[in-house]
Amino acid sequence: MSLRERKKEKKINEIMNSAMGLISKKGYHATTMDDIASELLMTKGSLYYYFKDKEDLVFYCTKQLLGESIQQAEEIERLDVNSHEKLHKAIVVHMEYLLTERSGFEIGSKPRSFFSGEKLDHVVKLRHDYASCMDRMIEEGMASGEFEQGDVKVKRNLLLGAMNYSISWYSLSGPLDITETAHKSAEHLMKMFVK
Amino acid sequence: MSLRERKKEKKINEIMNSAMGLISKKGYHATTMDDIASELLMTKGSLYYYFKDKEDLVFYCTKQLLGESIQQAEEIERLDVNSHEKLHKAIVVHMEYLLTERSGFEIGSKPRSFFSGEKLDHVVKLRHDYASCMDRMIEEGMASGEFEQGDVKVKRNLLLGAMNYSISWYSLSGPLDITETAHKSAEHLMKMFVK
Amino acid sequence: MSLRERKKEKKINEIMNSAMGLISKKGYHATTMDDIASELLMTKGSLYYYFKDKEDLVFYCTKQLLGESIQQAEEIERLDVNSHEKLHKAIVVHMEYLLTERSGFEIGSKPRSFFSGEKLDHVVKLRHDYASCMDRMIEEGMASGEFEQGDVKVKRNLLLGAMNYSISWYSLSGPLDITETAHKSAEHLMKMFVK
Amino acid sequence: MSLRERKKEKKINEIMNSAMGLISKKGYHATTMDDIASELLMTKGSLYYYFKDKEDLVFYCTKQLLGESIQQAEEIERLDVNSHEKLHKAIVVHMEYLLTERSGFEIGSKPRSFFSGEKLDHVVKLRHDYASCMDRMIEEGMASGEFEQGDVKVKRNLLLGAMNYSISWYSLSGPLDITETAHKSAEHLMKMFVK
DNA sequence: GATGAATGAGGGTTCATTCAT
DNA sequence: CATGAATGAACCCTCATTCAT
Repeated sequence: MSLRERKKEKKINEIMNSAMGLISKKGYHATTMDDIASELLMTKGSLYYYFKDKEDLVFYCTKQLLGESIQQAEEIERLDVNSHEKLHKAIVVHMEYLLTERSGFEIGSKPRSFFSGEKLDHVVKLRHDYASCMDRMIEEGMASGEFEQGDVKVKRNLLLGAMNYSISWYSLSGPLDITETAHKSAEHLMKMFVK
Repeated sequence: MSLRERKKEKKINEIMNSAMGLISKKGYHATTMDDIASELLMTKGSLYYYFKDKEDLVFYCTKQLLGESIQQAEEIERLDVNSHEKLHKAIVVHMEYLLTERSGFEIGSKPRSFFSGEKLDHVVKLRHDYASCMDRMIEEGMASGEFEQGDVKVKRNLLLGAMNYSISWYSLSGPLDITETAHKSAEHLMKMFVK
Repeated sequence: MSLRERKKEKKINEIMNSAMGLISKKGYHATTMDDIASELLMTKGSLYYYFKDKEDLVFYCTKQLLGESIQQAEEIERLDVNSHEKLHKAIVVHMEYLLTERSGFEIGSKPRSFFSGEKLDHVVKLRHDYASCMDRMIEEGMASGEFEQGDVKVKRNLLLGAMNYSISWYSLSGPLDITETAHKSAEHLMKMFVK
Repeated sequence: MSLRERKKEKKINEIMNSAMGLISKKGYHATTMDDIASELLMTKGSLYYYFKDKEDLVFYCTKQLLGESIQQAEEIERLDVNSHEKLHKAIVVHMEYLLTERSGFEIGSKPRSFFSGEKLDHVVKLRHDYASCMDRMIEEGMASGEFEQGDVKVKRNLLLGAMNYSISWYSLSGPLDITETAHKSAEHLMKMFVK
């Protein structure tokens, strides 16, 4: 990759980080292209050199976010440990990622409000992939007898909800740091699964 | 109450229901006053006869939602049953209410983005009241030895997140009806608390 | 006139007074039909029983205001005193009327912004009548040798401007009452005319 | 200053001139942002690139208007001539400025209806500064014996009213041009002051 | 590549006006 | 007659988007 391309790539990442931060803090509609640009000392217009439009920018953010989450989850899935440890680790990693990046946003949970056409399909697929990976871990645990039987989808959704909401209540100024919060939460949540 | 007043009251409720439904589906900013009005075959302007502005309308929605939730929870708190049954019932009722009204929305969880001044204070207080009621039930269970010890706030927040997210994934066309979903979820979630 | 008609007449006058007071205080556009009505403990809708529309209401206010001013001025014109006394008295009466009723408003000076068609013609005519009466008093003084010669129209306009502006600066809480203000002003202004 | 900046400055001035012209003709509320923009063949939205909102635009208009008036008046105050000549010149300059710019408007006289907070304070201060300068000239004349004694504030207000009203009656198609009108008026008005 | 400037669609809000009851 | 309710046009303002320089 040429120097120029690397510079562009870097810029793109900066923009996406700015966007994700702002959107997760203020919400999609309350975040303007101006907000995103001025955080980077750019002008609104420049963003359009890197992204076709706002939907595009947000799509790539969502894609990256979900993509990394999936990758992390799948790596964990492949670990040679029991289901309990896998799911526990998946929860910890998910929450640490969420709280560190401060970037789990509404977009993921209501894709139909933000995307259409191919982009919507893509996001839906990624969400599905992530959910499937979670489901497989849960099913594995049930099959091996580690976890109690039960409706996998319901359990997985309760789990996702519990984890994702943390971005709304976790406070840097609170008594727990991110790692502690993630681990405490994981321990509590795992009790939903074990026998 | 006169006929006129009852009609007005009814209209107000219709507007609030329309608003809550749309906002919980599309989000606050994506829901326009036009959307809300046209769902009721009214014109935008008419809404302003009943509510001072959009913030006002949403405030009363939030207030009613949280108010009723608190009332339900406090009634449950006063029941003469053990902590397990109380919390279980609270979860079921919360989820049934949420899924029936289709009205648990972002507003409750990020009041600072939507309200200011007295309205903000009021909503924050209501949220606090609801959380406190939950906390008391959890603490009671811990004190009586029914529940495992643990960080009450973290547990309560995980619980709230898990419950509230249901509005995003529950589907009327799915295999479970609302009551079943609520009960299943309650059983799963209660495992976080019991020894 | 029947009782009913007298009642109606009275109501009409109340409405006009309310309208004039508010408009002179807040301006035409900033005064809403609601403002006018609620000052009289009526509802907006009722006003339309008495006046076709806002323009109509304001037209009758203007007409009455200018009509009374003209009548007063013409009575003074007919007095059997010298021109100095006449003009002096005209100024005093004009200002007292203005400051008492608090009702000299923008409408009079920019009729073209508020009226059209016959109403505009009528108001323009009334304004002209009032100006003419002033002009005649001034001309009479010039003819009799009491007043210095000079451009009558310019003098009359300066005079009107000076008088009408008083509504902006006169304060009930100031050191002078209305009568004193009117007399002081008249004395100062008369110096523009005398030799 | 770069070309860009000069162009922007120019545009800002064009907008302010358009605004002042329309507002002095039709009044603040009757002048829409659309009116102002379309006179300059721009779209409404563009105005907001230059001014935060309507209040802001009008504030800067008022500020410039009053600011220049004060500067002119203070320069005249510093001239080494007698009070009569000073006040006479001040009147001429004020009226010429007013009639040339077509921009003396209601705003100045009822700032409380249009501004709030710091903007209001600023406008009130400017009005006070201008009035004070006038007052000093009048007092100087009284002290030197050129002018008759009398209530300075009342005289100044009558003077301001007479001058400012000219924008309502002066007509380019009339027999007098602006300079003639200003001079004639000044001569008439000065008679209020001299012994 | 970046920026300043312009645009236009659309959202929230106000208000004169109408009308059934 | 009066009122509550509804309407719709018009206004202020925002913001994603475009484009010449």
